[in-house]
Parts: sequence; structure tokens; C-alpha cells
Amino acid sequence: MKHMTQNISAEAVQQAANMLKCIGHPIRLQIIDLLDKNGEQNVTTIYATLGIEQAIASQHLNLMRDKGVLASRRDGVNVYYRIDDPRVTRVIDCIHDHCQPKERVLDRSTPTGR
Amino acid sequence: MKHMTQNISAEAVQQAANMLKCIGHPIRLQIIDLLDKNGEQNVTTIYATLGIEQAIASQHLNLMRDKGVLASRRDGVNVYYRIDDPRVTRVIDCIHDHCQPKERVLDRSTPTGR
DNA sequence: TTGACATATCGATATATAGCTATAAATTGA
DNA sequence: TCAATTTATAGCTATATATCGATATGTCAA
Repeated sequence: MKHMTQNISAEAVQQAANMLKCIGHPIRLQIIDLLDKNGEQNVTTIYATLGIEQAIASQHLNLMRDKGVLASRRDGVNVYYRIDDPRVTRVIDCIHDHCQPKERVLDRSTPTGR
Repeated sequence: MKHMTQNISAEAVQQAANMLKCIGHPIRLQIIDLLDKNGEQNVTTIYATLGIEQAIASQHLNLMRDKGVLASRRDGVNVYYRIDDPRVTRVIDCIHDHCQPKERVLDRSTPTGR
């Protein structure tokens, strides 16, 4: 049923968990989605597109850069961010391909007729 | 370069972020990895395999069940947990397939010869 | 019903994270 | 140099999260 069952190393687990945790935030996920779709963007475009405060955007962007998820490039007064971790691109594409919102969400109180 | 650029809904973003955040923890990721490879397991097997405290395992298991990531089934004195969110399976498999640890890790101080 | 085992929960504490406001720093053009 | 624009950071508060030890709960068999 499973192809290969090579045990995941402690280091690999840590790295993967860190990456997942990093993208497991709605604002950061939206930023990544934006960059994945449209390529590198500067901070103003990002915070204006998402409708959030500049400082918030900057903080999340810096966080993701520190974690190695994003990279940045300055062009004059603008700083352009881009996805720098191919694993992130893979996971995002995976989510787009397979991860429609679940029909049955976190509330189990209402029986769905099963 | 991208196949389809359908905008991700606010709800979808929230759900995806919640799921990613939930699996973005080393212990929880290891539990999911174990269940993905070997199918449902009881709590004792899980905490013994990972070498963690019983209470810690139980807490993470309950957390993931509350978030809809895992489901559980009691058989006598044992409680068996299994992955209940197909999106999680997809992401984990994606990580296995594509996400070897990065060669160049979070330290940028040492140039890698590029 | 009691004991043994498996699992869940509680209470306390420590640490991490998110968001806000204000302000600093960098860059460019006038 | 000054003003305007863009981006980053500091200080703060509130909240969430992780872990630990102890204990409670559930289940079964004797």
C-alpha cells in the first residue's frame, strides 16, 4: 500500500515540522500562495493585496525569511520577496491539487446523515 | 507555468492553515508518520515507539482528534488512533516524496561555494 | 469488588506567538 | 540636505502552546 518505508530521521522530522509550522498561519499561507502564483512581490503589493497592516506583513515576511522559506531582494526602495524553499512550493501545490476544504468540519455535534 | 489560478477562499485558507499548523510539530508529525506507514495504533504503541511520556502522547493525540486530523476507536482497554483527514495523508506523502532535508539549512553565514 | 493496566485530564509553569502602535532606517529625487 | 516613500524594528500586551507530575477515569479479568 505504501511504496517505501524508509524511516524519517529526527533531523528530517524537525525540519519538516518547522517548515509546516511556518506556513501554518493564514496570513503566511496567503503570502506564500500569492508568491507561488505571481512570483516575487514587494511588501507594498503584498500587504495591499491581503488587506493587512504594513508592519504585520513585514513581520511575517521577515519571519519566513529567517526560517529559509522566503528570500528577498532589494531594488531601490522596494524589497521583493520570493519563495526560496522548493519544499514549500511542493506542499502548496499539493494543497491546491488535493485539499479542498473538508465537507465535514470541526463540529461533530450535528450528524451529517451517516 | 501554473495550471490553474483559482483564488483560494478565506475559508479554505483558514482550514489549510489550521491543518498545517496542527501537523507542524515534531511529535505530531512523527505520530502521523507512524500512522501513515503502519495504520492505526494504540496509545501505548505510539508513545513507546516515539519514546515519549504517555501524557504527552495522549495530549497530542487528543489535540489532533479535536482538529479532525485523527480519529479514534476504543477496543477494550486500548484506544486506536488513525488518520482521518485525507489531506494530511496527501501532505505527508508529498513530504516523503519531495522533501528531503534542505542541503543549505538556516545558516547563511557559511558560503556554500556558489 | 478489587487490582492491573491503558488512557485521559488537571493544575501549574514556562515559553512562544500574534498583533498593535509608534518609530526607526533605508533609499531616492528634488 | 530635506522630504517622501518604503520597509524594518522595538516595546508592549494578550493569548496560545508545550511540557511535567500527579491524579482521575475507564475497562477487563480474577
